[in-house]
Amino acid sequence: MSTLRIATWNINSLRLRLKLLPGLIEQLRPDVICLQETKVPDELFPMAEVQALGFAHVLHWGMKGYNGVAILSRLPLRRLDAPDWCAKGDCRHISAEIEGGVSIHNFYVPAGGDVADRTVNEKFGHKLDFIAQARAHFAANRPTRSVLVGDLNIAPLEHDVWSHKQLLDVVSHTPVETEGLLAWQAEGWHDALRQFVPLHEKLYTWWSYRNRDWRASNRGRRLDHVWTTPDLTALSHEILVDARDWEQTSDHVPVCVEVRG
DNA sequence: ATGGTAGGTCTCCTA
Repeated sequence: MSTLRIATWNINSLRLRLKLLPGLIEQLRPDVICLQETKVPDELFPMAEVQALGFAHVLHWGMKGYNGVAILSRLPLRRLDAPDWCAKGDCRHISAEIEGGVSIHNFYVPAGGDVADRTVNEKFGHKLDFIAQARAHFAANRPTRSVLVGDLNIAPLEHDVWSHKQLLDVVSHTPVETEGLLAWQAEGWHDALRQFVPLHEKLYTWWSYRNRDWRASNRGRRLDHVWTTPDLTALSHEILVDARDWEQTSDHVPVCVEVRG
């Protein structure tokens, strides 16, 4: 029985924010870091720089301009097969088994565009199809000894957003999305962060760039998640809110959970 | 009610 500290961060360009990773590592002391929106093609991945931070074992799947996911680990990794969600070849999911037998799924779910209506916004349809396929996948492949993390781009619970009422028709908090996400979660997963933070307490991991003073307005949403299977025990959690004030930072903040594997 | 910012990149797309 050992413990594993797993961090997740939508870094919104790995190359631009490489210099912020030492701060994350110092504060969260992760064994594994899952990144989303790396925005770097595989052939340009900054492998030497990442390994110099103490993470010798790295898996990445990136493309030009958009998306991109990576897993950085102090422990050896074995890459696991992942479906081609919606047959788009998008770099939105990467999966690995960590030495010791815990599996990691790192997801970047489509944001879904601005209009919450799939008949006029195909990006919203893509998002709904993606979460439906993810649900079906885990229903058919029930996870064990696994942790699912990432930017799921949905804030499922009332206090995962600054105003439940005002966001009910805003993409990320519409009923069709939140119900879809909770149905996916119900296929074998527990919401690790909400095991630590009561349902009536506000909990955010993202604040828009479009606020002059994100902390004063505090119009946040919980878009980033850590789920665990019931055969693992989540021991603690940390939301690195201060990272939102780092120089030239992401609009998401890092989240870390320690599990007993 | 509106617009606000950021990153990557053949100038607008995505978030």
